[in-house]
Order: sequence, then structure tokens, then C-alpha cells
Amino acid sequence: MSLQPLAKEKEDEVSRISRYTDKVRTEVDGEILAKFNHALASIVITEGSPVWYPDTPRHYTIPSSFARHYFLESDRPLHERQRAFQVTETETGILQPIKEYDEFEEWIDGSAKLRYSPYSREAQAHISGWAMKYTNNHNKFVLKKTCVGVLLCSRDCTLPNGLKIVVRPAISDKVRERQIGQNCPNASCTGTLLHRKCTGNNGYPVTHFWVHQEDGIYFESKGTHDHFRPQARRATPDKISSSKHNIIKQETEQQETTDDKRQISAPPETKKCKSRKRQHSDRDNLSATDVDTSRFPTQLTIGLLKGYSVDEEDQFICLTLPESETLFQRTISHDQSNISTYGKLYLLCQTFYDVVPGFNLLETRMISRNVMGWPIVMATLYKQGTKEGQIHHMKALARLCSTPEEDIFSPKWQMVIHDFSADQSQTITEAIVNMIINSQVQTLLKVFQYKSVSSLYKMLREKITSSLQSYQTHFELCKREIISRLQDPLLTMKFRDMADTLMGSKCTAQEYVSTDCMLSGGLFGSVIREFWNFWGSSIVAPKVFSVAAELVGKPEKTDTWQKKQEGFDFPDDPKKVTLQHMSDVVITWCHYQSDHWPKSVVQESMANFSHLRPKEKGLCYTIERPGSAFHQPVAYPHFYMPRYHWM
DNA sequence: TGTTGCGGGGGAG
DNA sequence: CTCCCCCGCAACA
Repeated sequence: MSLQPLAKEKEDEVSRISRYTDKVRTEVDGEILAKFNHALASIVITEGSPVWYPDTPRHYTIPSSFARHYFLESDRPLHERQRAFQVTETETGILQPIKEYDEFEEWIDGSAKLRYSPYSREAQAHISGWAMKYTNNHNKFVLKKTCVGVLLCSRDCTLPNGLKIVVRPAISDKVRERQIGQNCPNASCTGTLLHRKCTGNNGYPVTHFWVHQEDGIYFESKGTHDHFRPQARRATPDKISSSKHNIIKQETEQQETTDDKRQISAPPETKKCKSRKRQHSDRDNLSATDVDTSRFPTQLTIGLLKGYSVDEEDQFICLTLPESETLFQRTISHDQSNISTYGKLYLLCQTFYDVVPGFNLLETRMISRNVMGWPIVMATLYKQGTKEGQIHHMKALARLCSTPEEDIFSPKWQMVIHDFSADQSQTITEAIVNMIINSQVQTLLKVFQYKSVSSLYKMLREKITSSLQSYQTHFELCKREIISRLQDPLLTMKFRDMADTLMGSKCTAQEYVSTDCMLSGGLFGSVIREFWNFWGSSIVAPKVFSVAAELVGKPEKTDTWQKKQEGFDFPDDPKKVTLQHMSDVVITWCHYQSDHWPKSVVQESMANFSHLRPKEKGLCYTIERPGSAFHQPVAYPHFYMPRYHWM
């Protein structure tokens, strides 16, 4: 009922856009348009409408009795891809012969049905990135596996690099039993390993089904993982319990290799910036005469220095942390073309004033489901009143967030959350947009051999600018996304009420946290959790929830920093500030941040109330259980929503 | 030592 | 009857 208007709105939108594209298609040569659309689709990833580029479905119905019966006939389309597939089926009205297999996907999340080649090694071995254990379903023909979640540190500790401990659990129950309670792999932490169960499938673990047929290996996944990814199996070292030293070393090595790869395959970027005196935008530009790298502290290798300037007018230093590139790769290397997967990568840019006298520090943290904790990925110290450092920071971010495999340069972030003033924001947006356009125009000119650049430039500009959305727009999008995904009207209404309450100024801290706890119980699934991680985080929250300000607890932090800051011999005279001075400050800042990590409300409540399981008494709803792969949907009588009651 | 897959069995709905 | 979970066992790396 309450869903109707929204669903209709979406439908209208879809039909409107498809009408539009149809119209264009008749006017312009189809192939060129498709190419162009594809190019644009890869640029604009946060566009509001999900059907900017109607991707040709790769899926066809399978005329095989068993698998078709069990895998393809479901009343409830759960996955975008599957939806696209069904549309094709109804449009054509006939069953078409098999043409293609799906490419193997290691990190399937959310409900999906795929068909792999019978010769696919990965499919034959039933490989998954998630830790999946075999479960008996008493059916010889269908192999069923369930997710065993992840192992986390009981003290929720943070490694010096800003990452959280996430250990891949053993598959066998006995071994896992032994793992739980072992010391946290972080040597400087006294915590123990804690099992975080997967409850992403209606309170049960996510399940995978495998069926081997002559015409392929059929795969189905049900549920969305409500926990972080464990280490991939192939990447797991033989001894997980090796010291944190090894972990860091390993990650640094990884970073170096990916760095090299990026260097080779990165798209050629047009350097329009007139080379400023003594300003260095790339490490390629660095030569031994410019910087004496041996003078940098040992933590800072030359690859981490993303740019600096020691101009008196414009002093800044921009650094990435060692793991940054690996983290970005982990987050953005997966398919992001599906517009419905909001919440993949958020960047949180915060400015800290007077970190040392006369200098501000801009740091960026990564918020993503795929990376636990909110590690700092980049930090820039810049002289107050100057812009170049900030612009450089954002440009370097945009470059880091683009996938090196693609020809077209396009940052893959869902949103940049920032605390810039309006004019700063404008400048920075301009810088990013210009950078993207410059590199893309080059590619597009090559591909389409355009003679006039101006119209192309204008269009690109509009597209890119509109993808950098405001808080409000983004919030609306999230809300719409959630509401359209929730299938039960009762729940939808409940959620709306809750959102209203939480957005209101009367919301108390207790309510805030307990609602969060309720959400983390698993009923609404990861979509809401993503939403919540985003809107409910302690740093973003002050702008959204009035009550959250009291949960942040900044005063002690600044006091401690004040003390630390006194330890520097940072010159008061800007003329005497050297690169060495600035890098010392940034590095100390990053170390300081890892010691005083702001715990998000979400993580805290997850850790404290993780014992709450749907079995416990609480609110009770009657919802229909989504259809199983093996029979028609059945009524699922009771589902208990866990709720923590405050005294 | 750990993974993978099979199968028996109990329990809830 | 379905579907959840737990357990032990055997083959294998």
C-alpha cells in the first residue's frame, strides 16, 4: 500500500527513460550510441536513474528441465540481474537456446542465480570468497553451503594501519571452535577472537546452492552478508595467527605490486596544469635533487607521497597511507555498474584546524562494507588560507578511486562526505570535474573521432556534476532505495516511523543506539545497515542527527593532540617550514589517529549486543518468507525483531 | 592439521 | 514434509 506510489514513480521513470532512449536510438546510429552510452555509464555511477544505459542482458532461459525448474522459476525477483533476465523472458515470450555462461564471481553478495561453465574450475570447486561450510540438506543433487561469518577481536581493536581485525573462520566446526577464544592476532591487543555469525538470510546464514548439470553448473545465493568480508581463501596465509607484523608486511607488498600495475595501465592523463615552481604533483616528477628521500621518516616511502609544495604561498604535503591503494582496489574492483548497490564506497573528508599553528589538516577516511574500520587513506597538511593542497588532495583521491583496468578515467565513489565550506566545495568539485573531463575527452575523441569538443564537453560536465550529489539528495535516494527493497508494507511503515523519529530533534541517545541495535539484528538486511553506517556514524551524524553530537566525544581528543603538538619544533615563521617539518606532522597525526580511533556508534553497539539473536523475545511480525529454490514460497509464521530495552 | 563432501539424526514448524 | 542444526566419518592435500 504505502509502497505503491514509489513503485509507480519508479516505473514511470523507467518507461520515460526507455522512451527517451528509444527515440534517440532511431535518430542516431545504434552502435555508436550504445558505445557512447556505455562510456558514459562507466563515468556516471551515482546517477539517480537506474536505467541510464540499458545493459544488454547476457542471460537466456535454459531449456533444461531440472535446473530450470528449480533455479529460474521464482515468483520473487530478488536480484537486479535476475530481474533483467525475467524482463527478457517476458519480452521475447519464447525460450531461447543457451548462449553464454556467467563469469565466475568470488564475492557474491545478495540473492543471485548464476550459471557457470561446466568446465569452470572455480565453479567445480564450489569456491567462494566467503567462508562457506557444507550443510546437509539430504539432497544428493544439490550441494548446500552456509556462511560461517567472520572472527573479530573481542576488544574491537584497531591495527596501527587503521584496519580492524577480521579473521577468516575455519570451515570445520571443531577447528573454528578452537579458533574462537584464541588471542587476537594483533600482538599489542589483549582481546580474543570472537565469532560474528552471519545472519543475513532472515536471521539465518547466507546460503549457497550448487547443482551440476550437463549444460552448466548452476549456482544460487540467498541472503546478503551482514558482516565484513573475511580474508579471501587464496590470500589467507597458512598460519592466520601469525603476528601483526607479517600482516602489515604482506599488505605493504601487495600495495607495491598494485602500485606498479597502476603505473603501467593508468590512462594517460593530460597535464594541463602549468607547472608551478617547486610544486610536485606526481612521484614521477620527483627526482633525487628535488627531495632527499632519506630525510623522510622511515614510515614514509616515496610511493606514499602524492604531492607537495614548499612554496611560501602554497605550502602543503599530501600523503597516502601504505595500505590505501590495496584498500581502494578491494572496494572498487567489483562490479559497480549496478546502480542499486548503494553503499559501496564513501569517502569522508574532514578538516582539522590549527593542527600545528597556521596549518590545517585535511584527512580522508574510507567507509565501506568491504573494509572494516574507517582507516585514514590520505592526509594533507596545508597552510591556512591556501587552496592548492585541498585541491591536490581531492585530485589524488579521484585518481585512487578509479579502476586502472578501464580506459576511461572515472572515480568510483558513491559519495564524498565533506565539511568544506560552500566556496571550497565549489573549487574542489571544479578541480575534480575538470580532471575527469580532460582525460575522458581524450579517450572519447579517439573512440568517436569527434570534430567538435564543445558539446561533448558540456554534456560530460553536466553528467559529472550532477553525480556529485548533496546530502539531501543522497538521503532521499537511500531512503527510496530501502523502501523499494523492503517487500513487506508493515515493515516499510515501521521503518518510515523509525526514520522520522531518528531524524527528529527529540531523539535521545538511548533511542538512537537501541534502534541501531535493532537494525543490526539482521531483519532489514545489509541495505539498511549500509545506510545506517553512513547516516548513523558518529562523524557524519552531527549534520544529520542532532543527538549524535554528544556521542562523538571530541574534547579529550583535541587535548591529547594539543599535548602531542607541543612536542614538535614546528617553526612559527612560515618561511622556515620545510617538507621535513610538514611530513613529521602528518605522520604523527596518522599515528595519533590510530591510537585515538573514534569508535562509531554502530560498531560499539554491534560489539556489545551481538549476542542478541532473532530468537529472543521482542516485536513480532508475520512475514512471508522469500521463495526457496526448491519449492514455492511458504508462510514463515513468526519473526522476532530483537530489541534492547533501556532501563 | 585442515578442507570437502556424505550421511545419520534431532528438532521446529 | 521441509529445513534448520549438530555430529561423525572418510578421502584428500
